[in-house]
Amino acid sequence: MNPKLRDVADHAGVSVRTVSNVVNGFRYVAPATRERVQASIDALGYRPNMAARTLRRGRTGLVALVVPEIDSPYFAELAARTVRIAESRGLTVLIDQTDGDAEREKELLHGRRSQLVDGVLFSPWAVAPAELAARTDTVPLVLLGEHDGTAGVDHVAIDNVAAAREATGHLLATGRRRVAALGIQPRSLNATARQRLAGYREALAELPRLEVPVQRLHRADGHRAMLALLDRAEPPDAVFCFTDELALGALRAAADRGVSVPGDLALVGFDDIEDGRFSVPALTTVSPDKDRIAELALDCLAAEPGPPRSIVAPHRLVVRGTS
Amino acid sequence: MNPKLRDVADHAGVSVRTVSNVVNGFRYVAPATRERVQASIDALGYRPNMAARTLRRGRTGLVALVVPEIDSPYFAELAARTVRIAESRGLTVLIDQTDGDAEREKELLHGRRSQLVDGVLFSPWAVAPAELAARTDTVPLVLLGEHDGTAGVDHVAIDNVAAAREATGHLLATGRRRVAALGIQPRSLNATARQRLAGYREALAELPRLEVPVQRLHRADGHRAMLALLDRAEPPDAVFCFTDELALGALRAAADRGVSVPGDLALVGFDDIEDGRFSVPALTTVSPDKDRIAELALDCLAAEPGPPRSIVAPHRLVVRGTS
DNA sequence: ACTTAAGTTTGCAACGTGGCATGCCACGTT
DNA sequence: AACGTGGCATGCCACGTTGCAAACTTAAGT
Repeated sequence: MNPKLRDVADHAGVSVRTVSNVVNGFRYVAPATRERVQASIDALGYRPNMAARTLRRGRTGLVALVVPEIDSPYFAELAARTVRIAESRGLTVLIDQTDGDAEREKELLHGRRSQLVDGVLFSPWAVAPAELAARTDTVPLVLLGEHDGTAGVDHVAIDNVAAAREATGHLLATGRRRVAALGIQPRSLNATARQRLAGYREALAELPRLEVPVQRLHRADGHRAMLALLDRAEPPDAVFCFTDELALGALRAAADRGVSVPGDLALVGFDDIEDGRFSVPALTTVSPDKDRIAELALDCLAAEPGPPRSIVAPHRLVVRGTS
Repeated sequence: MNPKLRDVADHAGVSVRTVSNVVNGFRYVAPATRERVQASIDALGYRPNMAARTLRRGRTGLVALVVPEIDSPYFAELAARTVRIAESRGLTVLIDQTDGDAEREKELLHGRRSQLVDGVLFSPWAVAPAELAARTDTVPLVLLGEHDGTAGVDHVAIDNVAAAREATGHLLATGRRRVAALGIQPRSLNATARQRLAGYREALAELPRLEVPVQRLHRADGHRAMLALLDRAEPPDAVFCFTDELALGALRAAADRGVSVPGDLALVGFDDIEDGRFSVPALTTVSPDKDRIAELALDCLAAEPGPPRSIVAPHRLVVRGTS
């Protein structure tokens, strides 16, 4: 059995309460006492029991990060940053994967983790706004990424409409005229995809649109969709992809068909994942400030409850070799 | 305040103990009582308090996954699988990042999480074998990846020597003769890198070796090292990279220098990460069975304590476009 | 010398749950 | 009628910690 406060107290010849005071850095402990107690702690290898501490304090020090897939590079990079920043604030991150499944998202929204974590960072995919609004669980929640704004919930996101407009505008500025948008989510309530589509449309103005749906946002989807696009009678001369993964799949499709990038086809991605910096050619992309997103989201969790906040994180367009 | 057993008990007109029996599916509860209690649970939205339950039961249902970097694709993919499998077993995964820092690894080995988790899945990077052996913490530990075997600890890994031998052998079988190994860790105690080097040497037998050290195993390191290799008077005609990330960086370097892959240069990676399937050309690689690794590791945690187990997970060589 | 304040240590109680032992009841068996 | 059995419900207690308030000690101010 692990040593407990009682054991340390006996060993040091003080009360349990005093040991607790030492452990918690309470101000009024005589230096000599503190030293003696600390020696006993070290000697016995005492470690506070988290369960008892949590039960008593009412806080766990845990934060749940809910994402569709932790192995999707964007989420992996976001998770890495979240874990680091959380640690610097004394928090520990626990990962939940939804696989984009609405049921699972619902479960997590409605308190699957409620007694286990102090807060939830939620990256929604398929969940309906009504579910968000109907939430009864009281654990602080911050949405990552865009949502439709109808549910009164804190959220942190970049300006997806502006970013998509810039990305598309950049393609137009390089002289492209048949610019496709790749990444539409046909049956999904996914708000992020809708916002990026809106930005694309704004930038195109009167130019003809070409909006390509995909099932998911992986490389394989981008690959498949791009092959189909290149097989058309009049293929696009540029594609704005809603994620870097789609863009990398598309890039691969161009190579398969012998289409030169950026000569015959320009590509812009979204997310600025590490792979895009080393693809051939390197991927032009919208880079969301992931560190800032993680920071702002954790700030938001820590903040006093109040009216729902809507926080905009910075982003920038990074022009590389595919455009 | 969240409702507790007491509140449900009052609402249903039974004792606290009976509610507890219902929650835990105890056998001897009259169907009518069970139904009534369940109704109260639903009505009040009762959720068991994890802290209290943990304190009483002595188990948390949490498992720590300790990796150098969660945003390194191999670890992200491993984490995704671990989280899924853990969930199917009623466990929740909590992520710790060490950034390959020996101090941090040491901390985690010596009980930083001891009172918080039921077990630790540890992917060591820089920690000394002596630290493993000197561990006093009693939380079950399973090492992921190779170690030197001197510390009596459970571990799950593929046969890195054999895998490296196969990879190098494959390059030789395609007629390459100047085969470099990329990924040596100069000052590190990293056992995995040493095993892969051993396999490389075995395969080469009497052929001349070319062993290239790198600081870390990222794309940028592979890129830099490959550029240097290509600048040599007599560059290699094949490179066995210790990770796919290194290989992808090398691939990019080849493109930068106008070297044809696989014509002038063959590449083999290690890990079978998603990006490698969509690079141009697609990456030949050693594919460890990540699902199996995660399963075996969790099995190992759940198993009765006993003599240290050394479990070998399957792998296979996947030949694609770079060789 | 007397009061006040600041520093230091302590005991008690409670956080919400589940293990244990026990009690109660109805029913069937000896 | 006494007994045993199995189904069901309950009260008490402990898990290890910290908040609270009180007690005691020493130093400083009047």
